[in-house]
Amino acid sequence: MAAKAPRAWILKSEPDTFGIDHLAALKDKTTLWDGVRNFTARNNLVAMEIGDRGFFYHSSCAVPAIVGEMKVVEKAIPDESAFDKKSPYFDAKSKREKPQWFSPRFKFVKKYPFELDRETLKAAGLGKSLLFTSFRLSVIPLTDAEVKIIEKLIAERLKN
DNA sequence: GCCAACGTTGGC
DNA sequence: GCCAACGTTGGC
Repeated sequence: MAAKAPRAWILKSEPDTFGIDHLAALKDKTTLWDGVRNFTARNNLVAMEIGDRGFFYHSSCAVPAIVGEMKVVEKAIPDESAFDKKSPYFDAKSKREKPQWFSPRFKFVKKYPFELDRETLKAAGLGKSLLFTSFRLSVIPLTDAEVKIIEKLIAERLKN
């Protein structure tokens, strides 16, 4: 059997706080995905492997949409912000000896010259995706079929 | 800004 | 270990 292909995820972030432009503007264009405080999302972050694709999704904004792509460049390490009393993400229950929260590192790949909004994603067949059925989940695994749908949308948009 | 959905906490 | 209360997310 061939090596397992990298998998793909959708990662939500608020563009006002940390959007894809923030990531692209960083010198090394990489970031630790920290501050996630939800167990399901955490488990997904921990499951990520180097090379996995991350679709960058802008949430809580005028047009929630997939706006670009990242890739995992480092597996999850303990989330330092949970140890920092001054951080809004501080969590007294996460100890250095026994961390609760983890962050993989992502690198910017590209920003699309278009946005794939919810209406577009749903119309293309992603209505059954966790993006819609578990709408509060901020780190969402994608099936191969779902990735194909997104890739097709991207190819179509690039042609026009 | 509203509020539904739903994950998490805490009392029992 | 149940479940009500609470807090947060995130679309609209």
